[in-house]
Amino acid sequence: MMVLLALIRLGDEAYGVPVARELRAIRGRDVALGSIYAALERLEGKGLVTSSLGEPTPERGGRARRFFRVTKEGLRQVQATRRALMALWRSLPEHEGGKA
Amino acid sequence: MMVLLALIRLGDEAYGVPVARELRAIRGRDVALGSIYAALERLEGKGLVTSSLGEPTPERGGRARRFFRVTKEGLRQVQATRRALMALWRSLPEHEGGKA
DNA sequence: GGCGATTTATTCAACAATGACGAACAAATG
DNA sequence: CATTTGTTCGTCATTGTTGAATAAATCGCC
Repeated sequence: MMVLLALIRLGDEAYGVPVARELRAIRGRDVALGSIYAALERLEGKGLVTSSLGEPTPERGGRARRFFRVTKEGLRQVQATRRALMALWRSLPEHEGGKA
Repeated sequence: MMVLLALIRLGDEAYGVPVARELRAIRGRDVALGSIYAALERLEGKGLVTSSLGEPTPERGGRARRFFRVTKEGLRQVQATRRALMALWRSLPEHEGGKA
């Protein structure tokens, strides 16, 4: 779920490394790159994302990147899950911010 | 995640069967009771929920129920995940006809 | 200008955790 | 003792997670 959302956010800069960075930032804890690629692999297998190899960039270590894009079906499923979660946490005693 | 949210929603009527019903309703597909109990078991192992055995009810087949309650830590984690997801799908190209 | 060190990026192999199910078991009432 | 409500068990598939291996590019430098 979060990987799919990260891909959407990243748009056409969506490849392994930035996805990891994105998740690390938002979840506040580290995530190995291997995890990301494994997830992407499986998502592609299910047809929720597609991938295409880009061209190398003229930077030190700038080898070719594999870009990912969420498919129509992928977006559909993200939205379905989003709706389900929304419905469930409507009654959540949220905004715990200052108190506990 | 969804099991935790269902427990919160159900309040003091939170035991296996209603949780399954809740999820079935919101996700639109069936879920085996065994799955629910397995999840509850694991959540309790992690200290995210506690359980207590209730008294039998005077109905046909009204055997004792095992009630579950989300712990402080459980609530904390639910909210953390909620925040992370919220942050991620801020840029989601949704809102296209809320007709579902 | 060639060659190894360095950097960015992806792939691989393995294992732990979670999701899911059907069947077995338990305890109540009729 | 048949039926009903509820929980537990055994098992397998899927997903999460990691560390190490591999790949492909540039840089320094002689």
